[in-house]
Amino acid sequence: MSKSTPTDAELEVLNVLWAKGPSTVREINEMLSHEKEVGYTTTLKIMQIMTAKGLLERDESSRTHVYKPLMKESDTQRTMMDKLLNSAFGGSASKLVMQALGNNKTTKAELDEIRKFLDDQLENKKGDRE
Amino acid sequence: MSKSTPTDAELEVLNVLWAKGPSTVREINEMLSHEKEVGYTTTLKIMQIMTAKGLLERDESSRTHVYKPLMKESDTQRTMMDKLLNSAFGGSASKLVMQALGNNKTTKAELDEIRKFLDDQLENKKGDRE
DNA sequence: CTGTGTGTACGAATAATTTCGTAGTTCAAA
DNA sequence: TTTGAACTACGAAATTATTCGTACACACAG
Repeated sequence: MSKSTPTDAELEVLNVLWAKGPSTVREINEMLSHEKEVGYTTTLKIMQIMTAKGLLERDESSRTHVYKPLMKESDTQRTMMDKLLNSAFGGSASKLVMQALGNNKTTKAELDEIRKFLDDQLENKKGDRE
Repeated sequence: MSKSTPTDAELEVLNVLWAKGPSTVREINEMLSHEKEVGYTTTLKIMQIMTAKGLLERDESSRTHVYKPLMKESDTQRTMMDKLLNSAFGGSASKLVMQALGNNKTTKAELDEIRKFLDDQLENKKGDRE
């Protein structure tokens, strides 16, 4: 069973929900409006569809419904990563990582953080097969 | 001017072209057939559209046209990476990298390779601002 | 010459996504 | 109580992507 990735419009909604926590359609639409023009009913429809798909859950106890995501941000990130990994990088995580860090303007702080993370990974690898 | 990312079907075609070099529709379709069922004219149409979009170039000098990609694999990878980075990781390359390496079964060899790469990156960072 | 195999062109059906108008409900202020 | 603002529901248009059937061109074997 492989997970499905949210569409672009859905991801925009999820990003707001992950950042702000459970929100109403109006709140989401308000945030999205900062980035681009988008009608209220457009956002509403997207969120209704997401609820039907099982991406969101909504609390209907008050007249103004409150939505919250059903998937963790990190799980969604992983799913999307895996898709990119397999569709564009032939499954090679190292190629992907180097592409991500390559000509990008990653800060030294970030690079240090990654190296620390990498050392941990290598540490955990000791005693493993392969 | 921001670059456009190929669709899923287009990416499948590009993957074959990058691996095999300039090819005919039949050759591409043959390769794609190994993975999934796909009609010849479907592949043809996709490649015609890609040519119209400027993703492919074709040599019509022989009756059987020969197609080749107009974008480098690495450029396309970067473009797709950037899109994922901005749409799902808030632009944080380190989050993305750690997600990629996290619970994934990356081999020790790969991790070593990445660390080497990382050290180079840090080396080049010396004397830079930030 | 004629049929068969291999090609391309093109239109159209289908599907998925995104966008938004309209209708109807509810609540509360005037 | 009437009115208007804020909501939800729903249908449908617009867009993009995917898939494939059909038509027609060309080459070459028989």
